[in-house]
Amino acid sequence: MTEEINTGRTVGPRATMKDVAALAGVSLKTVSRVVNNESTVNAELATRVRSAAAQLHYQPNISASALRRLDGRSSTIAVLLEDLSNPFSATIYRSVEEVAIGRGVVVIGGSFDEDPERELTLTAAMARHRVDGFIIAPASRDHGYLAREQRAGTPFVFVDRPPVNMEADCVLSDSRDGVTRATRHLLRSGHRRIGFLGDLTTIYTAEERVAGFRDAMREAGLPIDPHLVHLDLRTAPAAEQVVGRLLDSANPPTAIFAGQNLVLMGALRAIRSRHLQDRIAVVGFDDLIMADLLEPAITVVAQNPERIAHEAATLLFRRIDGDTSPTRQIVVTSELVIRGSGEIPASVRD
Amino acid sequence: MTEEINTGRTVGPRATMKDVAALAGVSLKTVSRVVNNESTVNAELATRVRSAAAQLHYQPNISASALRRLDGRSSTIAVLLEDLSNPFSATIYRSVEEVAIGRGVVVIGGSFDEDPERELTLTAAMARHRVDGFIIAPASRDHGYLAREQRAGTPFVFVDRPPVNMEADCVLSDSRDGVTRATRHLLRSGHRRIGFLGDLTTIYTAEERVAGFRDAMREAGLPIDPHLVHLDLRTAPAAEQVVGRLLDSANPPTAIFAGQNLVLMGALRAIRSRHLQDRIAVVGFDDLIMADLLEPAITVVAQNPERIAHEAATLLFRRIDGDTSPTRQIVVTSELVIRGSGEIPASVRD
DNA sequence: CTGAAAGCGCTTACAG
DNA sequence: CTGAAAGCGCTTACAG
Repeated sequence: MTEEINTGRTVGPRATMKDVAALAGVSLKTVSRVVNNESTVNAELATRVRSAAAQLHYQPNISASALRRLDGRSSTIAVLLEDLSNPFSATIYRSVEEVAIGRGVVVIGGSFDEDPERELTLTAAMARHRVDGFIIAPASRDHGYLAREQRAGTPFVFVDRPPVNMEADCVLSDSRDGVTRATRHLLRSGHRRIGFLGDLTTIYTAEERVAGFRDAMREAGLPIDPHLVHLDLRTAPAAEQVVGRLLDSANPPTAIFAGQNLVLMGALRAIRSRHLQDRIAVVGFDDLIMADLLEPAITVVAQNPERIAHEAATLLFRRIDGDTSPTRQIVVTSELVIRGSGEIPASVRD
Repeated sequence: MTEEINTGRTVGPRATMKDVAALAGVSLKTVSRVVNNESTVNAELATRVRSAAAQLHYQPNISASALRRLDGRSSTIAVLLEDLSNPFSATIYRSVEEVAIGRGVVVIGGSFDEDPERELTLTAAMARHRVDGFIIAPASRDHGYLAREQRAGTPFVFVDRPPVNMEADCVLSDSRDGVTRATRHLLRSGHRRIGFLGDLTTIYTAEERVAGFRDAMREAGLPIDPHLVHLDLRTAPAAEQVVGRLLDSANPPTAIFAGQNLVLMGALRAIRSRHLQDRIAVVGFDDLIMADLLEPAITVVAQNPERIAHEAATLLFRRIDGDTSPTRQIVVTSELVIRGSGEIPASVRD
């Protein structure tokens, strides 16, 4: 717009409502009315105000208005997830952003990294910022401490993990059922020795996933060899080592269920390095880019983070708008995406 | 903490400094001093204030304090990138979060989706929220309109793309040079017909990448067959179609450089479906998870988003702290990660 | 060291 | 329809 070169060092004033009022020759209150599209301001006055505002590049101060406003809305929500750099969290954040932007609301993000201390730090920071609501995938297993913030009028929607010691809306994946279905799928191909690799047992969804596995085995009347179940795996190298040992053992599994992305990567590396990729069936939890380009392509239980986020955001804004109906729990179904790795029959190895 | 079940519907009051003062039996100002660790408040008074604050679960209202504060700091920064659900943007966001959290600053994110209109909308929203600074990967190609906000005292750090018609700090990857090095690498393996696939030419980095390709070809004294250069590709299907045509043509390329992740995926699909994965060399731009698990594993030019983010955040907070030194441009080097797909020699096909 | 008054940028509650 | 005064929760600027 302007042709002049700006060094960024001249600190200019920021126009306030008062400045706009002075330039338009009206009262502060009239400017406020125009800015907020309130009542019917005289058309000519409104035009004068609008052109003064434009001329001064006036931007209302949202937090100043929130301060006095009865509803106290900051036009800000918090989206606090496990790790905004992982695809699942990032997709949820982005999908919430889409809903929020449509309402002129801005999204503050945060990552807990499975650390309950960090959860306390971040939720407190958000409270100091007076966010209008929370979408949260908690790291802690007791959320009673959030009830106070909730009682102060800030709604919470839990995603991926349900609230404990607190009543709040919640949007979950059917992880347990998803894993049960995937395990049945492996069983149908004749697998009896299935290795299960799970994430930290402190994580709700990790527990659900192993429970889903156990459900399917029990349902089939099959015993679970405890040597084949490995939990508390977080990293690819850890999983690679565990799977390596399993494959090298006297009685190896014929299939592997990897309860998480990084663990899946480790498992695949162990399998590849032993050239067993066409002999050991593999199913992963959570879809990943390029899964279809591997050989064999990877069969996964895919969650639907866009859908989870959309439901959560919709619920949250409904609460922000004053909905006081009983809390709801929404379950978003996951899908078994068949690509090849999960369809390798047990007999190939036997 | 509390054993009572909270229905989330009782709206309780939120304690203010005034409440804390009343409970502690001191003045508002004394509470303010204690909360802000100002001067030396009498130890006994300070203790009384702190316990009153704890008892009331007092959380200071950050925006109210910012309103009156001379520096007007909202303890909020904006991180506006291409798309927070893609790994590059998500990693930058997350790494900025790490620096910000250490300063008690909270991060508002936003995605432009290469839409200049959306850039205007989001930057204006951030201005209304009076963020303390911006980290921005702009979609537009003229940033003069931001100079006003900058002049009002809000620092900007550009990432991935340099400011135009505005002077501001900037952290870039050496995309052009990175692609030149990758192209030389292909040339060394005897490739002469290299297909280049680029993203939208409106994107600065897309331009840089094709320029880097041309640099290397020129340097080698080789002509560029215009049939082998395809720009404005954004999606995997589009790239798959283009690469399919190239491969099926009378004089196909012996190598492909894919200027972006999705385009790489499309290229790989076209190559796979023709069983040419061991005959056509492929190099991608931007690393991706699982790249090492493909066969052959994918050679890429890897950027360093963590480093970019860390430099940007450090610069930004320095500006927020009042640094008025000349603007800086930092270039973060990218790395050619050799994994196999880029080392297939031209002779295999010939 | 402590506190009463004024004011940040806005909206509310009330007059005219 | 328009505006002057008060007040949101806090910090500043100033007294004591």
